[in-house]
Parts: sequence; C-alpha cells; structure tokens
Amino acid sequence: MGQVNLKTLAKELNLSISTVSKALRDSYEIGKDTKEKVKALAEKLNYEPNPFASSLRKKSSKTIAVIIPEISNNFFALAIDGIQAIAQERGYHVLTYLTHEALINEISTVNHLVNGRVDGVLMSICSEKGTNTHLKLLSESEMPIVFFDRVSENSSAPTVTTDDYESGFKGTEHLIEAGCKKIAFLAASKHLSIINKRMNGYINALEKNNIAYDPSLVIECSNDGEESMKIIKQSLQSKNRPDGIFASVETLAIASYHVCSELGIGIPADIKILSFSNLRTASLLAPSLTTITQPAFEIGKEAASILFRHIEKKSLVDYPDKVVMKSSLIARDSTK
Amino acid sequence: MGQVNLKTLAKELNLSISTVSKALRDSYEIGKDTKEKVKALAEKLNYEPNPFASSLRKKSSKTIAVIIPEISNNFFALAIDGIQAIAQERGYHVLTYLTHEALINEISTVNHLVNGRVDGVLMSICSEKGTNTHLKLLSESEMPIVFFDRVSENSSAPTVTTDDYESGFKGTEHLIEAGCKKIAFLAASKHLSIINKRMNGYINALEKNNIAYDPSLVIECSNDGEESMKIIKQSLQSKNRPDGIFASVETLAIASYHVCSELGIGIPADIKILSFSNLRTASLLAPSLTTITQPAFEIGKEAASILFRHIEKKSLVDYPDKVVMKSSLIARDSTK
DNA sequence: CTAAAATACGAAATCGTTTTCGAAGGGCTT
DNA sequence: AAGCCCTTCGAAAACGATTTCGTATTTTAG
Repeated sequence: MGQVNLKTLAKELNLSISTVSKALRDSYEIGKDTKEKVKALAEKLNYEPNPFASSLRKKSSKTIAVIIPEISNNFFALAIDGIQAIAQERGYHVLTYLTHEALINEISTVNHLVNGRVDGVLMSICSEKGTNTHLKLLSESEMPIVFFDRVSENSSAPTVTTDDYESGFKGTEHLIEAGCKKIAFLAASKHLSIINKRMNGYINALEKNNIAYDPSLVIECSNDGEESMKIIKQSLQSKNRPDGIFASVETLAIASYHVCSELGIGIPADIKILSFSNLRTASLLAPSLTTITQPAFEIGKEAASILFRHIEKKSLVDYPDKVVMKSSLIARDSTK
Repeated sequence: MGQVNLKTLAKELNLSISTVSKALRDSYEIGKDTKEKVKALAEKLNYEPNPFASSLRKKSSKTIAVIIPEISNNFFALAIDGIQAIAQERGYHVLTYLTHEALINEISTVNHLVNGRVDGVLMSICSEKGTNTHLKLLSESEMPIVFFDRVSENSSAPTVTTDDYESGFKGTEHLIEAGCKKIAFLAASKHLSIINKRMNGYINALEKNNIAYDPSLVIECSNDGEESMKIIKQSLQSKNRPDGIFASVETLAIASYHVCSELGIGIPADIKILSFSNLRTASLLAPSLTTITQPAFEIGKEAASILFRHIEKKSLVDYPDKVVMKSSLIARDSTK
C-alpha cells in the first residue's frame, strides 16, 4: 500500500535511489551530511527495506528453516527455543515445518526449500523409513544443513546429538542395579539411529551384567499413543512380563504409566520405569519418573551456532562438525 | 548456484521466458503441446520458482507470522500445531517469533513485519504492560492480524479466545463445592485481559456463594519460576493460608505443587489445587491435577482459518470475528 | 597553474518472476 | 479478396533493493 520505499525517500530528499540505499548502508561513497539526512528521514517514516527485493538481489534471505517431527513435545519445543535464541541474536528469521513423522511431508518440505527460500536448514528427521534422496538433493544443492538429535545416518552434514549409547548403557545399568532382571526396551522406531544407539547401549549393558539379551523384550511401538498403549498392555499382560521398562522416548513412558495404572501394576514395586524425557513434571508424577534428560535448549543453540558458521562461511577448521552433548540421568522414585 | 530458473528452461526449449512462466501457471494463452513440454522439463530439472522474485512481483509472500510469548508451554505448542495444520494445507509458510514475555521483543518483531515479509500475523501478546503503538501501527498498515488467547484489549482485530470468565467462575465454584473457604487466585499478570476475565469469574463466583472477596488472596506471580515459587511459598506460610488454589496458568500450578511438597502441605487434604492447563501428564501427577483445559489445537486452527479468510479477502460477512471456544473442567484428585 | 587524485553522487544493470500488451499467422465470414 | 477473430507466443515493463561504473566537482600534489 502506501509502503515507504527507497523511491519515496529519494524523492523526498531530492536524491537518487542509489544514494539513499548507500547512505542507509553506511557506504564510504556518501558524505556525512547526506547520510544523516537520509537516516533521519528513514527513521521518521519507519522505513524497512523490502525483504524480497533484498533477498532477490543479495541471494540470501536471513532466514533458516527448522524441520521437526512434532512440536508438542517438550524436547523439540526447548530445542526451538534454543534455535530462536541464536537466530534472533543474529537477526535471522525462523521458518518452522512439522512432518508429523511422515516421510511424505518431510520430502515435500525439503523440496520446497531448495529454491533459496532459506539460507540453511536445521533438521531432526522423521521416524518413517524410506528413501533419503531428498536429503542428498539438499546436501548437493550446497544448502547448509545441520542435523540435531535425530540425525541422518548416511550424510556428511554436521550433527548435534547426545551420548545416546552411553545413556542407554547407563540407564540400563541403573535399572539392573535397582533389581530388574527382565528389562523391556520400548523403541519408538527401529529406523532412527539414536534409538538404535540407545538400544545398543541397553544390549551391551545387559551383556556386561550377564543378563541374556531377549529380543522379544525389545518392543517397537507406534507414533500413535493409543496404538502404543495396546502394544505395551500386551507385553505387560504376557507371562513373560518385564520387571523393568526403559522407554526410549517420553511418550512411551507416559503410555506405560497409564497402562500400569489401568492394569493395577505398581511402580516401582512391580515394575520399574526409566525414560528419556524432558518433561518438566517428571518429579511430580506418581511416582516421580527417573529420566535421562537431554540438554534440549543447548542442543538447539549449538546446532544453530554451527549452522550459522556454515552459512557465514567462517573458517570451520577449529570447530568440530559432530558435536555430542551429555544427557543426565536423574534418579527418582520410579526406579527405587 | 547452478539454480534452474525460467531463463534456463526457456533457453533449453527455445521459448521465451514469458511463455515458460505462463505455461507453468497453466495460462490459456499457451498451447497444449508447449505446456506439456515446459512442465516435463520443469519436472525433470526439479524447477522451483524463486520465492523472492514471486513475492516481490506479486506482493504476497505465502507466509504468515506467529508471535507468541514462549513455545515451551504445551498450550502454545498445541496452538502452533493447529496453525501449522491449516497453513500447510494452504501452502503457507510459518515464521515463528518468541517474545519471552518482553514488550521490547514484541515491538521489534512487529516493526520488522510491516514491510510485507508476511501476509498476516497471528499473535498472543506478552504479559508486560506498556504502550500499544506497535499494535496500532500494524493494524493501520492494513496487515491482517488475528489475536488468539491473549488478545489486545483496544484493538478491533479478530480474536479467538476461550470462555475465560465462565471458566474462572466454574473453577471457583468447583473449589467451593470441594469445601474450600479461602481460595487464592494465582495471577500470571494483571495486565492480560484473559487473566482479568478469569479473575472476574473467580470474584463473582465467590460473591454468589457468599464468600467475601479478599484481595490479599489474589497473588500476582512472576514470569520467573523461582520467583513465583517464593511468592507462593510466602502465601502458604502466612497465617492467612488459603485452603484452595486457583492457578491461572499451568506453570503456577506446577510451582504450587513443588512448594506444597517442600512445605509438607498435603494436596488435596490441606489444600486443593485447580489450574488452567494443557499438561498431558495432568492425570499422572501426584495427586492428579484438576484442570481447566483449553482446546489449544482448535484455537490455533480457528485463528489461522480466520486469518486466511482475511488474507484472501473472502466475504467475511457470514463469519464472526470474535470467536469464543469452550474450555473443559476435568475434575481429578487435587480437588477431591 | 596544471595534472592527478579524492570525494560525492547518479544512471543503469541486475536479481527472477509476473503480467500487460502487441504481433504474427491461420481460419473464418461476407 | 478483404476484414475479422482466435490462437499462440514474445518483448518489455514492472516489483524494490543492491552494486558497478561513470561523472562532476573539489582537493591535493608537483
């Protein structure tokens, strides 16, 4: 509409468009007095450069994309918070896309981003298995990309993860120390490397403690909460009922709590539960939940920082491209 | 880089740029054969139109902004989920901005958006009191804007809220019925209309039930969790200790739980607690928390739908601009 | 005092797409 | 055969900011 642009300013000041543009960007070509006049008027008229014209010309959008499976999950919410903190600091805008764990959404989102809409991508891949051609395409298009938490296996892109293997190991030993003999591992998806790493930690911890690894205790659940509850219920009603549960993601711990409550199974008396989780209410649950908590906010910040280094083509020599952060095990009543 | 654009396609096909452009947009001016050839090549080369060139030319960005106080809060996370659902359906992109309850962030964000970067804005205002000039500026710039949940009082823009007064009333009566005589109202901020509406419901419910309204029981808390806990602690240690708590937002309920646990105050034996909340774990808390739950996902969807109607200038006659949705009170053990 | 250089500004191309307008050619009518 | 319309396409002007390059004026050097 009556948007104020360079032409407006130029006309008002009897200057050329180029002079105004340069004055605003503090070019050495422009005299001090002129600069001041231009800036004063720009301020007064609340001039904001048209972002599309700038982006088109400069071939950079000052915008990044965040692609995540879901947002109603405290881990991702905190990660976004961290990403935003860094982005805002640098004057970048953040586009958010949700895949809802569906590959088709991930693919279409990625394909829409290769046209330069964003300067870089932060991503946590979805759990659905399938082709990775869209990710390769993105990498080949020279688009800076950083994976966090749920990383793509066969990609050379930078990653920010947590010590999933170690956490899986430690968590399992914690359950063993609490007296568990038959520990079920609730897997969110067998296609995610982080889940597999956690599971490998689980398996190795069992072996180290001379407990036979029983594959039937590794239970692959669903994205759907109802569905997962059914699966967990089945396991808890079987004669091979576990006396410990290691939930690889938060939702499965919540589902387990519900199932136990429904079946009248006591936590931690009859079964002990431990979970990867960023729940703020973990300590308030009945019973309070032992968690392995990832530094979600810091993961977001770190991933964003790495991305910006790539975007701004800083010398990347000194910086590692594969950052591994530490999760912390917080023992509570559910494994007492 | 080696980005494929209209020129590339045109050269390859020995056609003009305009023909290619029109062919891709299925213009009647272009012959069937030509269209097919163009589309085939575009598909093959994975052509995606440059969004900035399009936006610049068409003066529309197919992008909306969501401005919220925080994201690590299940209400807002769910609302964004709903917003994304509608936006994705329509091929819109979503920029997210967090104000962290600080007016200065809200102002700078809004000011950066008047330049056409987005076609519309969805907003939940921050709790800090101050001038509203930035909101007026936005409205006057003819930018479509819809407020949800935390609405701006003196704005004629469309809003999507919940029945806050009624919920405040009902929640208070629920506590009274549970036997409470001295109900504290924990206010997140006295500058937000939704909080005031909830509080008015609280006050009127007290009056209707012949309980004197005691202003000292209306406790204004902080954005900072630690700070809020201190304030709540003070109240619970006073001789005027309440026997019921109505938390106007989720975080204050959590803080209350922590304080009660610390002070050894039994819920619901010594004090009953009820809270506005979208916590998924409300039923798993010790004790399970009675909540007034807002339809966050639907609020997001509704707000986005209204925004798109405004953006696309559909006839708005039939549609209400002030939508009020219903929250539901879910009684659990904390008020038993 | 002249030549060179520094200073301050403007004209115009450019980014890639959309859209208006004009034009060429074929088929139709009368 | 002349006039008209219809189909199909291309040239060119936008959109607004950036940037290269040229130019006019002033300053400095020699």
